[in-house]
Amino acid sequence: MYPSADMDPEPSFPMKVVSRRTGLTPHIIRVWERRYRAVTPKRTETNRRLYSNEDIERLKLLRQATQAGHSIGQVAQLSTETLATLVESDRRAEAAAPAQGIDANSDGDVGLTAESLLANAVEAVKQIDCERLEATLESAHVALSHPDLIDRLLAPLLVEIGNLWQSGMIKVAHEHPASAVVRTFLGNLKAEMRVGANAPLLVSATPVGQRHELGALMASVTAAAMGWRVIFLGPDLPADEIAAAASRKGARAVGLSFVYPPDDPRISSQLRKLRRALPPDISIVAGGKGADSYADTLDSIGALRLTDMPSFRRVLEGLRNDSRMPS
Amino acid sequence: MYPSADMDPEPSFPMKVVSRRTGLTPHIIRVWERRYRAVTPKRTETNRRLYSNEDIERLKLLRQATQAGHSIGQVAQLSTETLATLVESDRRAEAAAPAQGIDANSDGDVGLTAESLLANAVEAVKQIDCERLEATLESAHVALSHPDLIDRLLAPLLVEIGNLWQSGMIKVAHEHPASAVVRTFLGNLKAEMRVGANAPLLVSATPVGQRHELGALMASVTAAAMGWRVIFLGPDLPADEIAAAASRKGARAVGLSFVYPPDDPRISSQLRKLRRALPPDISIVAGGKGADSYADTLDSIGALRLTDMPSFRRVLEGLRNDSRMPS
DNA sequence: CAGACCTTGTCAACAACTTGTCGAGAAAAT
DNA sequence: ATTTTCTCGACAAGTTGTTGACAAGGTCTG
Repeated sequence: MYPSADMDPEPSFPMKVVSRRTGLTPHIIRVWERRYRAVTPKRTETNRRLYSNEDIERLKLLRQATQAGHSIGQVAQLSTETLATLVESDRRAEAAAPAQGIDANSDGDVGLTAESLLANAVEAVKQIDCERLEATLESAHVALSHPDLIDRLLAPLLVEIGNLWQSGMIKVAHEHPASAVVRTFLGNLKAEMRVGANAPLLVSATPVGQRHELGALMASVTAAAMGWRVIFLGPDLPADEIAAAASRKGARAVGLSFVYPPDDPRISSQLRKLRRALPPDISIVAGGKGADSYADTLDSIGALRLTDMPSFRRVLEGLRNDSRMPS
Repeated sequence: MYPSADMDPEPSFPMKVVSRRTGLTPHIIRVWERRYRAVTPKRTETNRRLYSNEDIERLKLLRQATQAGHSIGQVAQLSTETLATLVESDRRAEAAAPAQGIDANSDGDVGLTAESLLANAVEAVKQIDCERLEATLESAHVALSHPDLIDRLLAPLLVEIGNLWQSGMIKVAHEHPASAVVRTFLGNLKAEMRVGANAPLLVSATPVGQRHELGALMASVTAAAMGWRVIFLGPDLPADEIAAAASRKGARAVGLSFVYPPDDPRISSQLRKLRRALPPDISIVAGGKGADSYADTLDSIGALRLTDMPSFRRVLEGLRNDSRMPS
């Protein structure tokens, strides 16, 4: 679907960016190229490597495949498409033992836009039809790219559920099972990408009073997809515990999600306490629909405040190499 | 583009992965191959074994068969289909004759008894080591039978976490991520078993104030394993919503889980309201550590009160066929 | 019943292969 | 001037393979 070679100069990236985006060290990337021809990037006139988006995607897949236990030598030569299905089927096999061979749709992007999937999911929520919701998410998982899955299906779905609930269209009995399904789905998504022990660590949680955990979980998944190690502490956590976990585990950043309520008086002091208790080289990142309500305090403690997932991704990229410990 | 040797994404796995997925040591796997040709994996040019998904499935079956008491020499040569039916019938026989002299905890698997797995899991919780906890649960999933997995690992684990928390040995920052992992794991377990649309339906939830959902989820999984359809409504739900969901969906029973707090004054009226709002042919089943505290009310509304998982299974068995309340 | 088999899981030893990591020196970029 | 990137070579740790042996338990035979 690309307007091949028109005004669009196929973007290409230098090693540093590729390393960040894939979560692989430059060394690994070169070695994989040298030994297995995992990718064959273009070069500048001066012999620098220039990677395309496809190369990066491929490297990400290779990373996931190796994390899943395949030896790099075995998978390095597979086509990108094959790799994708391999990683996908791995995930399935890992999560649940049986149910193989079906696979079914090898194509059929038709009717599987983010919008239609979203509509379908919302309908399933209204019906309390968990299986349908599961099935919808599952097909979305294969049909949509990872960022799209988060940004254009899951996040809007949760927002929509919130709206429906506030307007009284659905009750808690609709919302809870839906959350349960989304919860499991996100948990799998997160487990799907294992990363090396040397990756930077994000500790993700929700402050006291904030009982909606799904936003923080989505952030966790996003970070994991970008090659971060993530510890998801869960919802409704006091500042000192977040701080303790983060420093003990050597986190590079703490992620906080705010949804509801937007006016909890405890948050302000909690945030200040968190900043005090945390080593200064650990950044605090805040997001979620309710984050704006606490903007003043967040700014005053120097937290990074984000309004959408793309900017969250950018921030993660930036944080990745900052404050690297000289080991 | 890339040398896609095969359009067929037939995945193949090295020894390490096979060992992890089957729960067998590499030694065993090789010996079974050498002595009985249990499987004949492909090889790389350098003579490494490469196992297909079918091989892995077969090895799993072999392991289950040997654990059920068959000698490996007897079953190693059977076709995979035969093996599957064999294992299946074994399982059925075992389920029909529960708690017999077999006992002596299913031996085998050094280091993979329910006890050692439990210890391992508890340690992982203390360390906030989510990946270790995941790995432990995963190996438990292959090593333990389904009831054992629930009754002897997950349930004790949650109880133990509760105890540790009450005694101050661990904080919420330990407990929450652990719950998240268990939560995802249970969600998968539940999704693993789909049953026909004609199966009896259990609506499972937690009453107002009861925010621990994991007990209810375990019950859901157990019911699903016994062939029930299950709608897991989630925690902290008002009676009228539970009733609405249950009657609308045509449930045969409503499952309630009580953990904490044990003295919520709202529960009593909630329960009575639930019983009133529910058609009389829908049974109410209550369980969990905190259920005893509400014994009076529960008994007064004719709810079945359970203290352990085995009796829950028996009750489910009884409810499956007759929807009439005997009491 | 004892002793001679099987059966089966486990180990050790050693070689070969795989794979991540490092460093040195040079060229290019900032 | 400093940082980034490149190539090439080398190393170490971990995995896997084969062979052969051994112990514990069950089975068969005299």
